Amino acid sequence: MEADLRRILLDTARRLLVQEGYSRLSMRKIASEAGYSATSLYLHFANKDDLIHTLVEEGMERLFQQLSAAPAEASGAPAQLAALCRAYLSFAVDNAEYYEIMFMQRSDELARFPTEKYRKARRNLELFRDTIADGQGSGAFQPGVPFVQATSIWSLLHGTVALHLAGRVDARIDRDALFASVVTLAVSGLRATRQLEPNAPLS
Amino acid sequence: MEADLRRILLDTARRLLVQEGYSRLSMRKIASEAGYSATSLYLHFANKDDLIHTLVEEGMERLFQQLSAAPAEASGAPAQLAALCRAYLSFAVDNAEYYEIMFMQRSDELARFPTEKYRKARRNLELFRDTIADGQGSGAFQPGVPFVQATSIWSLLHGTVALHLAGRVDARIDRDALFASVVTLAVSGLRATRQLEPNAPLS
Amino acid sequence: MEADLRRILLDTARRLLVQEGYSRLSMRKIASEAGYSATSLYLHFANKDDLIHTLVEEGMERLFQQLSAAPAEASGAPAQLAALCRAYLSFAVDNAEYYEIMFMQRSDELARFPTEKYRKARRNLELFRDTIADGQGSGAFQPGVPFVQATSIWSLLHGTVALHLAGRVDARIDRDALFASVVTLAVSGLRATRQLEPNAPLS
Amino acid sequence: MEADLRRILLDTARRLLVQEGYSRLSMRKIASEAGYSATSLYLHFANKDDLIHTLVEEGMERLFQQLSAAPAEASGAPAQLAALCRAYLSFAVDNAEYYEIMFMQRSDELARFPTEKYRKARRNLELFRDTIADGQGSGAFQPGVPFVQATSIWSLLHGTVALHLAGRVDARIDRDALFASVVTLAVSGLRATRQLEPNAPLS
DNA sequence: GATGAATGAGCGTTCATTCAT
DNA sequence: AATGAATGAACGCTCATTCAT
Repeated sequence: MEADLRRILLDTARRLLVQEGYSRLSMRKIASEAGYSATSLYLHFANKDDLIHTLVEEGMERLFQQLSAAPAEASGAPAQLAALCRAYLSFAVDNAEYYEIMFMQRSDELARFPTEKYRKARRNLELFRDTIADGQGSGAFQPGVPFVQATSIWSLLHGTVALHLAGRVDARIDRDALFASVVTLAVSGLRATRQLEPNAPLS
Repeated sequence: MEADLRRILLDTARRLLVQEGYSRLSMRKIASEAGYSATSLYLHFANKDDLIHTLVEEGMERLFQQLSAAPAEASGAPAQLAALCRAYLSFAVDNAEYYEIMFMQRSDELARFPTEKYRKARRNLELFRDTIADGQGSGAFQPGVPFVQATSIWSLLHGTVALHLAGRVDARIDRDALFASVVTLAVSGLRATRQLEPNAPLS
Repeated sequence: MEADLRRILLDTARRLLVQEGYSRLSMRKIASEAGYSATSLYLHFANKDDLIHTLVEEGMERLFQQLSAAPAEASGAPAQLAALCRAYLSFAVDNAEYYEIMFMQRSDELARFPTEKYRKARRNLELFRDTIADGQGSGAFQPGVPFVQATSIWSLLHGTVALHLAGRVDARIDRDALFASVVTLAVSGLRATRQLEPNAPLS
Repeated sequence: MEADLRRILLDTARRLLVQEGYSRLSMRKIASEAGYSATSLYLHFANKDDLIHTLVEEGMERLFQQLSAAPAEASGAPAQLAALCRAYLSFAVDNAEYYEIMFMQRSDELARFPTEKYRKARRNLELFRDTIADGQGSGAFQPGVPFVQATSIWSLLHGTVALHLAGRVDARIDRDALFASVVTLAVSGLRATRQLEPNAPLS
């Protein structure tokens, strides 16, 4: 039980995050849910922030793993971008609890995240940025500022996840259909295109 | 006087929402900030959820006003869609307090939102859907299921706003530049296109 | 019961201060001892510091009343100083609970006392200073810096009280005998004197 | 090693006492500051009171050393009394941490101090008493009950130290000037004197 | 219509101490 | 000799809400 309690507490916290949301997550609940006294938490975490930061860090690491692995299967920037998007959405759905504390809290609600850990968080966005820059280099994507475009894509993905996790998407919409539509939107939105003017000749 | 206090309390709540965020909004703070006793709140609202719901409803109404007015100035579905997107982003920035409670809380944090109010919320999404359907009819937009695509666009807009309001967008990115990029992404993502094969002649 | 609860709570706090000492004084204890919930305290005091400060201020005021009244009965600086000393000791014995929080806590344990209230605290020391200055003017007291000498006298009185309240004075010593000895020490210590050299002629 | 840890813990406790004050001294802090587990403390001390008592005893011993050495340098009871007073004040300033627990806690905060240790504490007061008795024998001091007078002097010294350590002496007063004034007060307060009637000739 | 009085539940956190190893 | 694991009790404080007036 000993050293594993740290792990148990983190997992309990994750479960509670999914079940009740961040705002109802309390140290006491984590402890009692895990079958321990509230005091025991403080043997493994300096305070609530410490526990939360640990979860955030773990989540960032996992997300990075999933995102890093994604583009390998695809060739060409558009396909790689699509793979990245799908990986992001999958991660969020499979790790809703991590996602909730990683991205769904106001930055001023959480205690300042230590700078070195913050760098890990940024790496994820950089994967998108680099893929977009690649695509621009090869002419597959429209010109633009890759970092800004990456942030736009992130916004799209985050919005999709956020509405989904908050239970705000119309029940008649199939989740996977929405996700597919979103990925398409992302890729076509960036693609180098030639507009089809309905009444104009093509060339 | 009665109706006035109700109004005062709602406005005070909005102000506090902007200043302190939802998690720090409390009934007693609203009351004391408004210069009334905590008890007085309960003369005008059954409970906290009731007050919040009222604000949500107001917000939905306002958003609907802004969105409805937007496409009028533009002609053609793509321009109208762009106008809708800009209106949505403007609303969110100008009414951060409404936005926060309208869309940024887990649906299970608040008591069930009354069904008839919920319908109002849906109208907003329908404005997007109808514009997209229009564009598909005129051939300006790719084929697809308009309601799903509208939800994708909403996700994009919501994600943009959510990351912005949560203070998670990289400080080096200018807000308006990001918003412009996002609107572009939305419109180009839906446009009927012909791909530019890098190595193929254009015509 | 209503408005008086504030008074009740202050009195309960004073009783607990005498019984258990400052270090064991808690908001919860005060409340439950008074027969109220802990929450009720906060209807009357912003926080613990506020309650403590209120007691300190009351004590300073009372002490000032007693000290101000004292010299009236006596004529001549030495007799007036003696009267001041006796009044100080009486106050401390009769108001041990006030004394404990007024003077027996490290200044950094208590929250910073508001400046305007602090002035009240200083007035008490000034009564001693002025009497000493008087005595020097009339030649009854040795020359010296009155404010420093007043602080010395205060030290003497405070030390007497502190050892007494802490229960550290030898049980065989009668309290009033000690007090008398202390007052004598204070007055003779300041008196303009001529030393009696045992083996030397007087003039 | 064993005896060493005991020593280390005592010294760590003293350091923390100086840094943070008695009320913030905790067993776990002592242990972790010393680099040991909290449990280890209980191998060397039965409980917190035991540790504190040990420090008190050490302090009493040290004070006795300093006081015993003091009068040797001086001749005549008044000079010896002055030397004792100066030694007391020096000890308190140089060993604030000892002083705080030796004399500045309510006797009922700590568990009953073992009787045999208590005797040591009394020896210190007896040094004052004996010097005063000497002075009375030689005619240098006023008649009086030496033990009571010694307690008065102790009160004066303790009060001076207590106000100083608690940070309650006016910042404009120089510490050494106050100490000098206090020593003067002690000695002149006991000296056999002849009053100087303001309007009477000196001889 | 408005209030003062009051509360139970809960929060994050610290404490001295015990027990098995 | 030393430790890691664990805890019950307590702390100051905030919250939404109720009730009698």
